[in-house]
Amino acid sequence: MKQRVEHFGPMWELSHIWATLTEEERMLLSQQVETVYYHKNEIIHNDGDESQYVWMLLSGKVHIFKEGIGQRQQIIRLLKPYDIFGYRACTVNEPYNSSASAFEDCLVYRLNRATFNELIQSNGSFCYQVMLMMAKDLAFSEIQTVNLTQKHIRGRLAESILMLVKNYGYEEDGSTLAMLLPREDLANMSNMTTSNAIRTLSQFAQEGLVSIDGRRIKILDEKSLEKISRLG
Amino acid sequence: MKQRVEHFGPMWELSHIWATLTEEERMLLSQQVETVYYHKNEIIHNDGDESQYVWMLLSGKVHIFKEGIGQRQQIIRLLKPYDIFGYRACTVNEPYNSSASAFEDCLVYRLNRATFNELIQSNGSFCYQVMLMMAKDLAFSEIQTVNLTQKHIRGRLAESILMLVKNYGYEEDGSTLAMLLPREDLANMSNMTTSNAIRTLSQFAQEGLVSIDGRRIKILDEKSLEKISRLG
DNA sequence: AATAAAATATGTTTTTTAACACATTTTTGC
DNA sequence: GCAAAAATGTGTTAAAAAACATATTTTATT
Repeated sequence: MKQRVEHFGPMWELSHIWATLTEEERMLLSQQVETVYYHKNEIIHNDGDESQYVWMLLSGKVHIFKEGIGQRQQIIRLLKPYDIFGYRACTVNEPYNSSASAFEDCLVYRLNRATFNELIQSNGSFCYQVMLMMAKDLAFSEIQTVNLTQKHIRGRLAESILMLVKNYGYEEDGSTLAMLLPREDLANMSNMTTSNAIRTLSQFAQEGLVSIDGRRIKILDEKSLEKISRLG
Repeated sequence: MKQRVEHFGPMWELSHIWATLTEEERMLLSQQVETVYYHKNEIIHNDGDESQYVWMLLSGKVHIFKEGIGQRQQIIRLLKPYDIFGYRACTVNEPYNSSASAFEDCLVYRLNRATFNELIQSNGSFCYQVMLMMAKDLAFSEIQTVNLTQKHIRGRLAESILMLVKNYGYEEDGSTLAMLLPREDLANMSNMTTSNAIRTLSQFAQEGLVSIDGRRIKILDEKSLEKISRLG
């Protein structure tokens, strides 16, 4: 298959985080950034690996997950183009504390840790932007902890579906989720077994909240899903 | 009861975070910091409150928690003197996303949000320190999510006990936990009901892993507790 | 297009955890 | 120090979720 060559502008035009950099710093960035291609299902970094790069996703989808007990994995974050990842470990020069894998074929910009840290430490405004991004991630993580521990299966699944809507939006029809996720991944987002994700999604379909056609999920009653998500 | 008056030095001598401030900024800090006393069980801030202050704990103990479904609460973080809290919400000028309550009578320094943000934005090194602190909290939160969702009851309780040891250490005897926590709080840390915390702790005592005398917990076999925590 | 492999659907059983009940002990507030 | 309130201990029942089993459908590979 012929690979589509897409052109992407410089990093600082793609995410406001980098907009704080000076002309000189942008020069350095341009020199250091590499464009890398990852195939579907390829691991980008592993939990425990020495942190070497900060990535910005250009095209495709990536998910960040942690391996838990007995190869059960928890999906921590879902990424879409122009999201930045791997940056937390780089700021503290620690190993990554989660894994990232390409859910689809992906194109990314990657920047080595040394340059990233140089920018953070030399440019206060850039450091501030990185800190704000981290503050968002931290709030999300704490909310997620409570959601995943206290809501019941139906609430957790509804929550995940709504999160997918928020993150990836709909197809042109305005109701089909623009993300075709295997049930196993839905389970790994929602802290449940695959068979419970399958069963519960089928129930949602029977109740007319969604309609399913393989991995294609059409949201029919968002209000009710929100209610289920809210009430546990 | 007469209240013990303790003397505490300036903030920048008590946590390295503030050590990056210039002489001038320290002056500002001195002018703006207030010393506040909270009684046992007093709420310091509530989830959803407009963020007004950043706090540094001077004496006593504080816990940070989130209210979940049906008044079940999840303890997110336990604080000891010189820990800083409430800072995440202040950096993003958002409401607090968790609550803080004084577990014992507490003395704190508190700094208004405006001054805190002024310092962050004017001093890159200070911003960097705050970012590093946030990176630690984020790593902890993500690990915690997986621990609380995937480990079984015994694993979660063992984990919490070890966390208490790490945070508060032992009494002079070198084995009694220097934190007398009601079973309910142990449950709220470990994502379980109070009766399961009581029951499971009793089991640990029967197995000789700990000995219990009311709220006084003596750790007898840390190695085994670690094993239980690790294996789920 | 055919075949193998993987994913989905659905029913059943087992395990885990919460919920409830109640006696006993400890702590708290006057 | 005393009474009331709260916390602890223990047994029992109910609910939730995982584990297991197996058929069917979909997807991937040749």
